Amino acid sequence: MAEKITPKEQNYSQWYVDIVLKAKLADYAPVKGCMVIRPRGFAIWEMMKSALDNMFKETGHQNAYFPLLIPDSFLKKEAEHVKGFSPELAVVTHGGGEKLEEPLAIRPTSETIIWSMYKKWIQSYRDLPLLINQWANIVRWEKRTRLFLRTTEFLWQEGHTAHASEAEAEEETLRMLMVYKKFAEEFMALPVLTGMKSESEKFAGAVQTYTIEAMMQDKRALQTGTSHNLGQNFARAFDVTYQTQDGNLDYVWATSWGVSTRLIGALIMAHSDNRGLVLPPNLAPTEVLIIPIFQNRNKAEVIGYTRRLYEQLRQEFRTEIDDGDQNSPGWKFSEAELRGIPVRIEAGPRELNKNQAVLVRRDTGEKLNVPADELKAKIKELIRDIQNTLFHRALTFRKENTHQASDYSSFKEILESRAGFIECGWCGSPECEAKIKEETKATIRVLPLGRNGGDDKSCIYCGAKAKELAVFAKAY
RNA sequence: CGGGCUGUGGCGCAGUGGUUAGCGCGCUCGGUUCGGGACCGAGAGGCCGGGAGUUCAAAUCUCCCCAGCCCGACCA
Repeated sequence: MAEKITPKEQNYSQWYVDIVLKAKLADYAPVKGCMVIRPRGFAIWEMMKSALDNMFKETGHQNAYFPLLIPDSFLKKEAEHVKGFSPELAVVTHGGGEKLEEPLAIRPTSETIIWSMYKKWIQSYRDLPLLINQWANIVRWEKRTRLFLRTTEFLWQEGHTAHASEAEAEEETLRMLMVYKKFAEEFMALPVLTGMKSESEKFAGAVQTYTIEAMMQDKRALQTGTSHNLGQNFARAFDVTYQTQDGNLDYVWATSWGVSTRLIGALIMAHSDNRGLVLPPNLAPTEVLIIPIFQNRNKAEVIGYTRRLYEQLRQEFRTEIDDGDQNSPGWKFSEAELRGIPVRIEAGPRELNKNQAVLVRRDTGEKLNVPADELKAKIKELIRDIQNTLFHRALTFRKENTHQASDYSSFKEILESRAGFIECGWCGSPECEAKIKEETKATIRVLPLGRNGGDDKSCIYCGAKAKELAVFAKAY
């Protein structure tokens, strides 16, 4: 009724915006390009944050916090870095009513301020590795913004590590890439491709950027996380050297890696439907919602019954009960679906009499009658199954929409008629990559891990022997 | 930065020169309801994005400005 969501078949962007606004995940802020993350959206972020934070700590990282304001000159110290970020900087020029001697940039990423500190903290190989993560907000003055996917200010996590060798840095870069992949697949139920970015797509200041790349329901690609091997670029820019075990002096090797509130956008676009949000149970702030169905004459008994279920279930699941009499059951069902709650329990006089409950799963809409004493076990099973189903549904979708192309005309034909991911050979030249982008809007999303060498393919554009196997797609 | 669209109660909209600006949803109060977004009754809430102009008269016409969204180029 009042909360109609535009069907995604009709207008995918509008569908996405409708879900974000109507499920009350976020709202537009007074400042252009900024959004308010509302409690329901923030709860998802907190779920993500705690899962990731555990994984970071398990891999030996510690949290710290660095300042929001960075001296403008710091950002200019690494040549590629400044080129990449200066167009989107927000800069503070006044403080306390006076013009500042040196403008202060609001961090677009923290490599520079962190490496200025690492210079003080690292002298010896004994100080390494230094493994630090921070949870922070970032400002990037983007021309075009979109709720969660690209906002002027966003929340993220950025890991910044320092190592004694190139090999160790590379190992760390890949370790964190795999942490991201595991998180995407096991928590978000989102299958991702892992691999390298091409030269033109990599992070400003990195030697190598690795990415996890996912397919959304409109078949476009979304970069969901990146892990960078920074080589010695920042150590040189900030003059961070250490004494090696054999007494020599060397620059420190670095990595950085991050994921942001964009993940929430990915989550929405990967699983949701025309009824609203669909959340994987592992990230659902509420896993189970109980909706009592009562009439005036049996209200007390039904509510009593469902409250007993609630007390039982809340010990094991993130459970909520909606027993207000302001809204009809139908309204509550729709609301539960809009919010993406994985398992809904309906219980009225019928269930009360039979000591049962109706379980409804959000992903398929399937309804099950379950005896009260089997409820916990059944929900546990359902939750596992929903998590699984969402993952496999997304995986199947990606597979069905991943195509092979061996010549440029079929490449273009696939993009126009079917869209999705295209696997093909690439000679490695930025010129071919740029031409393809110009002519088709498709970019290299990823050079998949373990597939380097391009097998025995030839470049999709110029026909020369392929150096790489590349996955092309239109991206967000 | 280019193109398009839109600014009118909290939200979505109608109103293309003429008393007192409407409708739906939401909100408040009372009552009846409640197995897929219930219903009845009574209310509250708006200097129509801002400025200037045209006119006897402007939400409505003209000009300027501002803001937002969508689509492109750039980006997590």
